[in-house]
Amino acid sequence: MPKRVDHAQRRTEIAEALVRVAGQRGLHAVGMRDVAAEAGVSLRLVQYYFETKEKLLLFGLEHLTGKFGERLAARIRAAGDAPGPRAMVEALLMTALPADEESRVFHHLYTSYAVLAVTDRTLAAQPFVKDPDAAEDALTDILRQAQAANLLRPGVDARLTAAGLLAMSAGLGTGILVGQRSPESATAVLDDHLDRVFRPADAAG
Amino acid sequence: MPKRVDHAQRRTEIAEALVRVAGQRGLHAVGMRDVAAEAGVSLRLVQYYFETKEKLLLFGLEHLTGKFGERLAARIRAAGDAPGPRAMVEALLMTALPADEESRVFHHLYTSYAVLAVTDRTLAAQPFVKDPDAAEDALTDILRQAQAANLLRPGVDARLTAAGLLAMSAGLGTGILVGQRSPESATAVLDDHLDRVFRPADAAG
DNA sequence: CCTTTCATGGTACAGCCGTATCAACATCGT
DNA sequence: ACGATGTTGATACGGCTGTACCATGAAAGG
Repeated sequence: MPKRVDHAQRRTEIAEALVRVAGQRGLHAVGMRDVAAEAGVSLRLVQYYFETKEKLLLFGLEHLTGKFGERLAARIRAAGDAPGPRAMVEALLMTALPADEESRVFHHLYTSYAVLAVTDRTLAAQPFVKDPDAAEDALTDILRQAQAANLLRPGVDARLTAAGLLAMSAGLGTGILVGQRSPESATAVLDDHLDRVFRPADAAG
Repeated sequence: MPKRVDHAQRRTEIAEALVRVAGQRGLHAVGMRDVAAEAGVSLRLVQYYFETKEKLLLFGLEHLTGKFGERLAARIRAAGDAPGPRAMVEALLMTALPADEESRVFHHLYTSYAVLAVTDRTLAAQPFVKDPDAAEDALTDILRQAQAANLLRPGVDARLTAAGLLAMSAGLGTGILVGQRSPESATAVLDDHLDRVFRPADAAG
């Protein structure tokens, strides 16, 4: 057998080039040639590893969500040391906000993909439903635990609240993305909302 | 002077053709020829009324937001007869959800434009900031009035709550758009949230 | 060594895009 | 009626797109 190359890594490199150039010029403006140039390879090579553009875009989305999932998990793990569940919820929601550049690119491209998924059934089959549902389940669990520890205000529905928090976080993220609001103000909005979900600190226990 | 035609109306007709075809195939897939065919006119005519595609897209966005604003105002006016401010808030937020086809198209295209605005500075100067800010102001006013009438729970910050509600509504709208959740579940989430903003009905007054 | 197979590069091709050009038609002031 | 002018139509052009084709280099097995 001839020169063996790690296909998975090559594909990852190309996918990251796609994410980079798409983050700068927008997903709609990205062509195969742009990706090849950004990755420092020939157009033919991009075709070799991803036979078609559609497959490249699909893999790019997987790569994007994968990296975001890792990032999220790391943040939650880091917040696991913190005392209360509120810190964990805050860590989860803040990570979802496009505060730094990497997160901005994620939001930008994920929204781009979501828009395409409205009219493209191949994309519609992608994790636009599964991943958020998983996040909602996880957040619901955290809230239920907090509820069991009597940390929440009375009458709070864990699942509805989880869904609302994630939706709010997504909406705030879009607001940040288009320059409507700052990450700080988005954080303030989320915190204010959490104040009405969690009991006041001095009234806990 | 020759055959007099209402330019504004012609432009509106063409813009509606744009919205129609973009709603079906996605904004990225819309070309001048598609718009012309959908409007039942020649390509040259589209060029005549909108010299360039960029201007057509810009006018299409204005038309879209304009019609949505009218729709929103009509709903609020209709809810003005209802007793409390909560009904008004609900009407406002429910209208913002993509429940029917027209609203779905609005959300789909507005999000498409927002994504483009991230990388296009001409679009970035469009009402992606002004209109939502106006909505936030209006909702803040309503909440303040409700607060003055002692209809809200204690400790509610009107502005932060308004921003949160709009962000949540936007996020839920995206969820509906991509098929993640139904309009009914989105309504349930919003209602649950409003339950924690407004006082319980039997405790009011 | 030499062949087979993987890996890479250069280039050509059809198709679509937005835009520009050229031509015809209809209408209103004179 | 006539010509100026607003309005419409058909077509051509350059550029870019994704994809396909052909050729070459490089490494492992016989």
